[in-house]
Amino acid sequence: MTVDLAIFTIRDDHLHVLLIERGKEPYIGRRALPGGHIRGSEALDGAARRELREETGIDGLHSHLEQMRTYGDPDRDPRGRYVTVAYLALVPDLPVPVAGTDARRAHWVPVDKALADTPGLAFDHEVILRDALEQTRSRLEYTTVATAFCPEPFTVSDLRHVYEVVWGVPLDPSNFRRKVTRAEGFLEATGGRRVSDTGRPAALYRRGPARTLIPPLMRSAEVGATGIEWSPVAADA
Amino acid sequence: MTVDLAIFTIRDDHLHVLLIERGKEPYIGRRALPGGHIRGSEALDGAARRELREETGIDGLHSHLEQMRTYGDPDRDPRGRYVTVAYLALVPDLPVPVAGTDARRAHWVPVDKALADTPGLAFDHEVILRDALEQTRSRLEYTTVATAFCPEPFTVSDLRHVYEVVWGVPLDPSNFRRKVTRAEGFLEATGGRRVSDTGRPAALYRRGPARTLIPPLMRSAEVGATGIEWSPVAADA
DNA sequence: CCAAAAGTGTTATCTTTACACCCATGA
DNA sequence: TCATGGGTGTAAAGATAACACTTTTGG
Repeated sequence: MTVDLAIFTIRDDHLHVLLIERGKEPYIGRRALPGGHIRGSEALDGAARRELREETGIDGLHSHLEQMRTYGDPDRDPRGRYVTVAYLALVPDLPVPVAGTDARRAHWVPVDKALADTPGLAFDHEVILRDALEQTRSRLEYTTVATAFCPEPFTVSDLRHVYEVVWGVPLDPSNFRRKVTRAEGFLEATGGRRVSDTGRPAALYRRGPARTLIPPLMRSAEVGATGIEWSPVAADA
Repeated sequence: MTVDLAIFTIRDDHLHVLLIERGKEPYIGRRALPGGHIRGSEALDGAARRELREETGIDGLHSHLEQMRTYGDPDRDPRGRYVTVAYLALVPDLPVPVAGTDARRAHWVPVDKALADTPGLAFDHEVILRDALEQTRSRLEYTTVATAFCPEPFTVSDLRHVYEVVWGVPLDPSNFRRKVTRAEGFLEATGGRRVSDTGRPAALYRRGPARTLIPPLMRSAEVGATGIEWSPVAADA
């Protein structure tokens, strides 16, 4: 039994995922999601939190970590029967060295590139990554987790930028602002302002206590949206 | 590694869950969710489907089966380290003998009762059941799975009854009808009608191809709604 | 002053809600 | 005929989307 993590961040206007390069067989040299074995007396969440810390140096605070789905096809690992519990993590783009405690080389890779490059990811990690991506897009609609991408304090524009990058669509600044500032418990004004090279200084906020976003912020039926986050078990297979 | 199933159906205006009575230690005599070990070369979904068939005689067709969440606290089973992948199943209230192939006695128990009775359920099954209940309520908002509770063909009132029972709120018949009939791919008219003792005969429908429900059908901020389906990992624990 | 981003206001359009009202059947 | 649930219509209220407009900074 293992845990695997899809750790997302936003850098340079693109969603990135943290991938390691495998140093041994199987799939030597291929990219893979970071992960590892669950220790004897460790809870699943604990193992995921440990891996997150090892790979990024980020603790649970100021990041979002959530169990996503478990993958256990008998042939998903050529070494034998491995079941993995996949976790989704959203972290701010910190200037933290990504090397971690572990010798493996970890890289931030644009998600589009990770899914398009050949050879693909090791094991069934491409499937896991696709599921994690869709879950992230969906979470932004109904929850306040987008703030996990923003180092505090952040501006409404910072937050809008997160939505635009993850969903891949431009959003109207005025209407976005109204939505998020009116949603109870989403944002808390710090009173501070951030000046930038150009334009009026923006008010600064920190995360509010709300976890669910009411009303939800829907990505309007964009082209190519699968709309399927959950997967029912096929009747026949 | 095991799978456990929260199998829901609707009987007598109440949501019921299928529970077995444990015949051996630990938790002998206590009620538990049906489940069992995953066999050597079996996929997780396959094991869940097999358990569903063994317990209810229902195959994948005409029911909904979906992976929910994995539970793996080191102390969740006094016998040692057991990790269980919990599945959610929604089935119509069939007159099928529930005994199944297995000697264990299975009963349909009202969910409220299952959560309130003392002693409670074995293991961490109460937590699993609560999560499954919330997931079911949430699924009805955004997906078309409510139809899995209805034997085909069914009427709009049958479907509305599902929503009212699962959410525990009355819904306006006119507005409900408009919503579900206008949602693309939710219902397909069979052309038939069902006469009842009283009232005008109702048009009959079967499930349409859509899996997601656009626009969603929201339970309007009902009292006591947790609003939390997903659970982020606590930062400290 | 100008450019640029922050933030507010306004209006047309669509959606939701509540409820009046008609329809079709059995008794 | 009445009672009962099925089904349609409608108007008030609310939410959304598009965009004009004002504000505040740096250059």
